[in-house]
Amino acid sequence: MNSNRRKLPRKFFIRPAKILAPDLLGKIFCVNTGKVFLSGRIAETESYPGIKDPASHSYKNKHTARNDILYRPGGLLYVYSIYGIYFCCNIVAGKKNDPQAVFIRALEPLEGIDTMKKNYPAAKSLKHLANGPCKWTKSFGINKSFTGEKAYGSKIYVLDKAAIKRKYIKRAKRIGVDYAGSAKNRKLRFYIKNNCFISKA
DNA sequence: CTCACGATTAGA
DNA sequence: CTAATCGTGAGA
Repeated sequence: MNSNRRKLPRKFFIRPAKILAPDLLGKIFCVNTGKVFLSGRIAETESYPGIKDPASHSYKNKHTARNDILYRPGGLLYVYSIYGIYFCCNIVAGKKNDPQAVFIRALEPLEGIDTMKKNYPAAKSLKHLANGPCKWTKSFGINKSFTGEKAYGSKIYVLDKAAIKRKYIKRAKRIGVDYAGSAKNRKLRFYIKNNCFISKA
């Protein structure tokens, strides 16, 4: 089997979010519902390292019905709704009871583009289908019911690809976490340099 | 029960 | 720049 066809195993996700986030760049995120197959190259991620990070939903070990999935071992999806109209999708990172996550902010659409356009008809062009956290979830049909779904299963999985070289990975501050005090300045956002499918600078 | 607000986006 | 729009969590 070609290594480029290899699904990342659960073990891949059982690592700290700040390591997993850059390692996910360039990998292929896939959704296979049986009816449709959608895929995209991960272009931009952020890490939410958990209990010590004011920007994380699990800051100070906050544990509620919504974020319960974060307390399970890595490799599961954590999808939550925001502003009443959008969905944000994370992959749980780290071990059990270490509530970390990697937020997927942008993808480069690869396969199933017709379906994506159907899911998100307002997108102005190809790159607008997936260049933002709540845009790509819309194109891919990801919603809250995907919470708890395995990211190494048959419906959702991530295909391995050669690691992106360090010099092609850009680090930056996370977006939309201005409420997080000094943690807002931590460079926990990662994206592929010169990639035009990332969300706004 | 009430109420304030968000890991965003589209549109003026 | 602001409105949209409701799940969520905190507090009474």
